[in-house]
Amino acid sequence: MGKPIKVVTKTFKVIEILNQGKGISLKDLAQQASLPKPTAFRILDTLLSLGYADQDAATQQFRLGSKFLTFVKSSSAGADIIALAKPYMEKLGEAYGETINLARLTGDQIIYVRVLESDHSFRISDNIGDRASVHSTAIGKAIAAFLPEPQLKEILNTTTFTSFTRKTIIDEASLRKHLVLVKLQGYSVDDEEGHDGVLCIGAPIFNKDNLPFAAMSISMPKVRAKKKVLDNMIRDLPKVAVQLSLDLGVTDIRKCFGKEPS
Amino acid sequence: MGKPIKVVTKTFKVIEILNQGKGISLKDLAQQASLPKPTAFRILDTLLSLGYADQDAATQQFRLGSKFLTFVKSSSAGADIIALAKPYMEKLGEAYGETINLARLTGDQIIYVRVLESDHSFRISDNIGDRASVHSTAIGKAIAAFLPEPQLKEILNTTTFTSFTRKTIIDEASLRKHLVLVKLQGYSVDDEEGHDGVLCIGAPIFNKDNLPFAAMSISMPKVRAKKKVLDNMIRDLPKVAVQLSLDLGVTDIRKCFGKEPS
DNA sequence: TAATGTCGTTTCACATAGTGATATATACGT
DNA sequence: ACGTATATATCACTATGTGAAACGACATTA
Repeated sequence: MGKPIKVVTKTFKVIEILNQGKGISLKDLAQQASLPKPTAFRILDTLLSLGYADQDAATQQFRLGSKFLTFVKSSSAGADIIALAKPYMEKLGEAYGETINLARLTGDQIIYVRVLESDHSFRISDNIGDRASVHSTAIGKAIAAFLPEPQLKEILNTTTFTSFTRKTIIDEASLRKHLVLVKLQGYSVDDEEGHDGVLCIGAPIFNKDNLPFAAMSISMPKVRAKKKVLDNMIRDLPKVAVQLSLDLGVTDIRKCFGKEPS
Repeated sequence: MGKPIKVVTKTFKVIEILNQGKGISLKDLAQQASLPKPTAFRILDTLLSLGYADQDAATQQFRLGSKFLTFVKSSSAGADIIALAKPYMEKLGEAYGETINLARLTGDQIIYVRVLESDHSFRISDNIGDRASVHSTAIGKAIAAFLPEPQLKEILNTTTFTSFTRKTIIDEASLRKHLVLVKLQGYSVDDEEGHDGVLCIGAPIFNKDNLPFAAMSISMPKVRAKKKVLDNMIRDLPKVAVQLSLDLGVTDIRKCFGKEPS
């Protein structure tokens, strides 16, 4: 790989900082990005002129431009999977009346790309674009369990095992042990590990290279998670995920669940 | 405004081309971007190294990286409005059982940022991230009607009045005439102008500068759009939109609907 | 109101960093 | 094996981005 273009790298650093919050001053931004003020300013100015950043008229603060919304679709198979998953998600939603989530792995994070909300007034619901960590979600664990070792290692190295509840898995060793179980089962369970009172089951979705890159999950208040219902979900959800993987171009699903992807 | 950084401008041109489709070869991309191949390559190479582009191992084609999903939230008040709108959308959804849309104006396009689907099996539904044009949607017309003349002009200049149905407004003069009516009413109606058999009503949402930047709409099959129901919607929807504008920091709502924003 | 501080923004001489015609590598088809 | 399509690599040239310093606008204080 050749040398990356420096300005572009800097530009994305700026964009990532803009993405952290609602607004930031030039001074703070330059500082966080470790860039001289004029350099940061020129980058912002360019983004402004392209519509990828906005400047608040009153406070003069800078923020990401709404033009970034343009990229929601088509982000690398994003469009595909969302469209293909829709009917399955609706079927699951109708069958169980709980919230169905679809999320992708991006770097070391889980990003929700589609959420079908339950119509219960007492329900669990994340929003599209929300981010979550791998170690505390059914989705994350479903994906992680089937990742090739090098990539898993990379993710776990950058993961901070934040504790959200008393049941959150907070060290790598326990997580790895847990992932072995997930791999055996073919689905993952998050039993109040992300939020108290919330139970979630997840199943991995594979791309045509037999690699897990997304997952689907059903989340519900634990009080509604009766054994019988759960058993049915554990039967249906992985089935749906497999079907979706096949739709996405997986030819031999056994390779996905096997020990090592070819 | 100073001179924009050229590489950055080129980079976003490349990104926008990548965003158009599922995958593209270096050759085609360089051609579409009017860039020499090595230049295009270096830009792609940089995006690759940053994770903002992917290259298909088999076909060698390039596409946008999923890392762009990271920017879905926090795109300029995007997060705010979505969170604030949620309860209102749910209330409308419960009240009428039809699909409720929330969309923003970005450039000359409408981008859906949240969709709450009706539970009718016969329903209208766009997806989050979908784009639509101003002239053919209730959302677009609701926003356009309250835009200051210079911005409206700019949008209409770049608009191609694509005809979707026999009722689509296909020239600027008719649209402007129509917008006067919308401004008077305070809400917009799309009567089979985007899709045959689909009726939609929309109301504008203003930001703290009293400018319309988003809108909410209710869409339904025309067969279900009975006069009585419509009358209720036309009463409720603008009320909700006004409330949302106030939540977003508008202090004097009359200024928004007045002749010229101060 | 003058003095001081703190921003965002502009300037400009300098050299680094990006350019792109050309060359090479690699894959595939015949 | 040859031709032809790619995607990559090279490298001399100079256009382009750099950042210290200066500027202007506004706010805060004396």
